[in-house]
Amino acid sequence: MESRTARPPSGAPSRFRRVAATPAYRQVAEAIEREIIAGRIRPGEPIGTEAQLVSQFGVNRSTVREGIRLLEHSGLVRRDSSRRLWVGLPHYGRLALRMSRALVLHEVTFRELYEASLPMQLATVEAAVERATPETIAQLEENIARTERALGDPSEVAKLDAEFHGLVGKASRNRVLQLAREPSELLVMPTTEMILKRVKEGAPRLLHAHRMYVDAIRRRDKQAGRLWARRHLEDWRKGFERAGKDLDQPIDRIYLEST
Amino acid sequence: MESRTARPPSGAPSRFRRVAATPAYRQVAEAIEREIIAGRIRPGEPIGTEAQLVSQFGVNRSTVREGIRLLEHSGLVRRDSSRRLWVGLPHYGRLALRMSRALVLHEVTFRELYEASLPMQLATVEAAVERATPETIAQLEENIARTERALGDPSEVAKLDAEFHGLVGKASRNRVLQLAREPSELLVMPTTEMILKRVKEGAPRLLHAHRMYVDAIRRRDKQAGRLWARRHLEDWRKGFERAGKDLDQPIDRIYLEST
DNA sequence: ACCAATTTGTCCGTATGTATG
DNA sequence: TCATACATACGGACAAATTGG
Repeated sequence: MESRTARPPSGAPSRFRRVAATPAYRQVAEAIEREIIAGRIRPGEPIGTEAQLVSQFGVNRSTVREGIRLLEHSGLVRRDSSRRLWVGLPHYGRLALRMSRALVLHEVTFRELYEASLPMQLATVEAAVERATPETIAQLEENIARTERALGDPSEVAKLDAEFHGLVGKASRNRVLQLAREPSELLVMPTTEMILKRVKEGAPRLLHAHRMYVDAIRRRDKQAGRLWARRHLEDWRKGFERAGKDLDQPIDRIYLEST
Repeated sequence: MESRTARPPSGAPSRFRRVAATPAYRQVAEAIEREIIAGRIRPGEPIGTEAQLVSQFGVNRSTVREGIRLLEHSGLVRRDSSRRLWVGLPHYGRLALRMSRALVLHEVTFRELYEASLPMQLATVEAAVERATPETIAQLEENIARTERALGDPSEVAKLDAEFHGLVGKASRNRVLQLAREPSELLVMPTTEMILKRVKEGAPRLLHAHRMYVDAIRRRDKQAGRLWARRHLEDWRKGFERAGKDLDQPIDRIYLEST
């Protein structure tokens, strides 16, 4: 790589802005990224071995590796069992996790979380009512059955609640909506567990809301779907306040340590 | 780092599940990440030099560097002008860009984009109506003034449109909502430019909608805000179809090459 | 404004374990 | 089974940039 910065002679007036020297490892990453984004290399195709990249870019192995790591981290490049390099499809889950972490670090409040979740849940359930297939409805019912059996176990119910909303998201068949909703869901889930531990009637109410949810989806009743999505989330908020918490507090970062 | 995999002797019955060997560079990254997520190192604090990390983790410098790169990539660690390492706050913009790229690679359709954008726009404008300050209203008006002067220049109007919605997002004072909305916005923007180039009445209609938007915000009129947000986005959809495009097509990846 | 110490960016070479044919 | 290719990790090195006298 030819580019390094050149410092202007100390005495001379600074006539030029300093050249933005992109480090070699970043040039490597960006070059490969461009090929993928532009679609010239497609997901599932091989990138080549490290040695090949070394000779193509004319840099050292260490430099190539630093660049590759960036792409692996964002999911654009994957390694299979043999550690060979392939173009990958970044998976939502990882991105959503990172977003939720960013939200926690920025100390967003539970009120922001609640306010943003409501419209996204409503939109999701509407789409799910429109497009749910028998298979996903069956999965939802199976989730409800498991929730019934787990009613006494708050953390299990919270996990099943998250799974439930994931299934509704899948039923919505709208990936943009899913990706927008998922980070919030990741933050709501641990709070749900806390609420269920402190508010006894929480779990049965949650189960009932889920039942009505699925019923609305099965009957393709958008209004009922919206109604129960709203009630379900309102229950969450009420339970939150009943548990003695303040909506305007930042989300505790403790909730993310587990992941 | 002590952990490597150990292959069981070929003849022996496989009594144990294979150990998941986390590579050293990843262990380094995860260790530092945990400290930051848990809040034991706070944004703005120094991480230490590479040499220090080498001695603390007991690994080679190349290994440390590969690990650090991951954290730099996700924004958890920053380097200042002197390239020293600091804890950083991941900025939304980068995350949003990654998400929009992921959406394009997954070939989501314009219909998904439209359907997801609507409720988020509505929620955003509602919150903005509630909480906009005189300063952000002034910025919105200034944006409108610039849009008036740029009416003949589609790409400039599209840019100002994106800025406008960014300002509305800021006015909403809900960062969860903003982060959820931004990836979609990044995908809508280039499409807006395409539409404005092909549909002549697009720019004046856009400007008018913005005017009514701000008027609603100034009058704290939630209903009007929702109405014009809906019309504005519907204009986008109609313009899209008027331009001869199909809503059910995947988003062209061409739109992301520029970034 | 100069100098010395630190630190980063990059490179070279090597040893070892693993996967593939 | 064995040989080969390859990724992981290590140690050492040097030039350029930055820092702090």
